[in-house]
Amino acid sequence: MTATDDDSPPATDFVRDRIRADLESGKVQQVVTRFPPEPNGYLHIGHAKAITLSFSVAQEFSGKCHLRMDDTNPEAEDQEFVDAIQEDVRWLGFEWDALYYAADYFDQLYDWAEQLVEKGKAYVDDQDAETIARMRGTVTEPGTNSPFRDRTPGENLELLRAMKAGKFGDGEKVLRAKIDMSSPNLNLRDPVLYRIRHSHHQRTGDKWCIYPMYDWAHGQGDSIEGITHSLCTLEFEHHRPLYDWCIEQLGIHHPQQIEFSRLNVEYMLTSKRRLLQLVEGGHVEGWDDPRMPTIRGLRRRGYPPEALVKFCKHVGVAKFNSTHEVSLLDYFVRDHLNKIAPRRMAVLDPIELVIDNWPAGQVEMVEAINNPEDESAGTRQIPFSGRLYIEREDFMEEPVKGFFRLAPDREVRLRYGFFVKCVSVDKDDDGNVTRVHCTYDPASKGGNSPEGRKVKATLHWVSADHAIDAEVRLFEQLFTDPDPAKADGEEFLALLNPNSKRSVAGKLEPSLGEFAPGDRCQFERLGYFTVDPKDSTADQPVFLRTTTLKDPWKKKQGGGQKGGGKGKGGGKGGGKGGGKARR
RNA sequence: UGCCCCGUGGUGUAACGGUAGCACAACAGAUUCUGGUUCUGUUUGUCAAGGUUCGAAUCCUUGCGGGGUAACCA
Repeated sequence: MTATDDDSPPATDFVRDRIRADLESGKVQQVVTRFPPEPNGYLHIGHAKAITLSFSVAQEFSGKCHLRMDDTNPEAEDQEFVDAIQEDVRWLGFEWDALYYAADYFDQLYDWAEQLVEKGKAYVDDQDAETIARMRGTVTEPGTNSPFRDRTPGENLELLRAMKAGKFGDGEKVLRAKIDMSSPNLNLRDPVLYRIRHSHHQRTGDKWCIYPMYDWAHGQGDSIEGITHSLCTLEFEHHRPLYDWCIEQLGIHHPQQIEFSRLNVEYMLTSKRRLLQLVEGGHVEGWDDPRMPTIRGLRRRGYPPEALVKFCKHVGVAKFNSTHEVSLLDYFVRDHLNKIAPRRMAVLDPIELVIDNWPAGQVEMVEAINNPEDESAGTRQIPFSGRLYIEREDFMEEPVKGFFRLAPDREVRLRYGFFVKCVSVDKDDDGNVTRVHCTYDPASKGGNSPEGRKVKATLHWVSADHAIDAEVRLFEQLFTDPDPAKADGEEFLALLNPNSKRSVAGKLEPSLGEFAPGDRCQFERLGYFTVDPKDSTADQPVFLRTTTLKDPWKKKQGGGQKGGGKGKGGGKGGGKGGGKARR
């Protein structure tokens, strides 16, 4: 159950088709799904897709969805992550019908293991890990049987109990399923079911010194919970025969495992290991760095959960291994923010604009619309004076073709303020423009055009004496290559974008001082921003750019949207031809 | 190299033997006090070759291409 708005297209895919068929045939009465993360790391955008799928499928078919911590490996897992996972799932807007832990099934799982041994379908192996791996054979050569494979059920039972009782050291023995050492599916070559680990489990304490492997725990966990459709990613496809085998041996409720392709997004990494390397290597500032594809990173960056969920629904479910363009994610983020984000004005690269004919010392309040997409957002008052800041790139002493902002002798509108006309410029010794002088037309107050006079551009601005100062952080993609995952080992670090983060001293309109951490808004013409919940202080707000606005002008100029980190890198034109994302 | 899965415009995703559609992107235009939004229009596709069929993206065969897989991880 959840409360995410749902105006996405009626989803049809092979997973839902299958579920619908199972419902119609009567094989299943009520759909039960689950999201089973291992609490050994933070969730990322790839998990968001899996979460959205399992939870929304349950919603659509009036079923249930469980959250289950897959905590069968005490050495990797931590309470910190079980808390973080719940927080992230809830932030996305989903609420589980039940929270379970694989560790709570350890007793049952063990009983079933004894059952398997008694049936002669499992045995205790004394070989070490290396030997077992070697004896497993290769993809082209069959494995060979362990010399311990033919122990009697009685002997195995005794050994298993001794394992459980702590009579052996770590790695001395394992329990293995007795299936087929020559199976073309390596997972069926007598997979390990239990290993000895004398370590403390965050949930069961020191009760156990043997822990079940994924293959012995997952399917049975699904079965215990009455899961009907167990949705997982493609790499578990080869495990399905084993999943089915375990359940059939036990004769218990048989959930249907269905695999789908995981989410890939250009420029993003979704490998826990590599994300960890970024954090530990200090390449980012932590798991919640706004450039990270983690849920926490995206949240801090200001991405609305609604946009993420819509994106996840829109990308669809298939078995084809695909990579999505970031522009699709951006689209949903902008689409949502456009409707809800209040508009404000801020100048990020200020140049002074002086109005020569402005009455000395006068300040006029002008009225600005808070959100043209939402009338109920109302209006606000902004101080206007004779000394302002405008964006440096909004002035060109020698305008190029197509540039229709401010230039000598040219008139533009200052949004909600007045029409101003550039009459002269001040320059420093190097010839750089340091100040723009204008005259204004008092009849244009509010930005309304006197007697229908047209101007080609409207600029944002702030009053120099009233502006508040704030640090504003602008981001580009973390990597310079759309497919950083293709690099081997640590090579992906060489693909890190040195310009992925930039900090500027912004001049903001006064009302922005009232924004609280986590608040979002649009800086007109610049993009969507949020107040950093982490680095902002009461008197020193830090604004983070969530994403830019579409900017056809900038694109025409440079071939890419600088600050937003859209572009394909060079933007030279050759950028597109060569590589297909699909390889 | 065995086995498994998958190939539909630039990127994704529908079409379930009967007109290849949708979204994003791109391009062009209209509107606009954000070069935003909105609106209109345009370009681009069934991996290849055979076969079955009145008819194939869909079924079959082969080839080619991509992904996964040989942890006491999940």
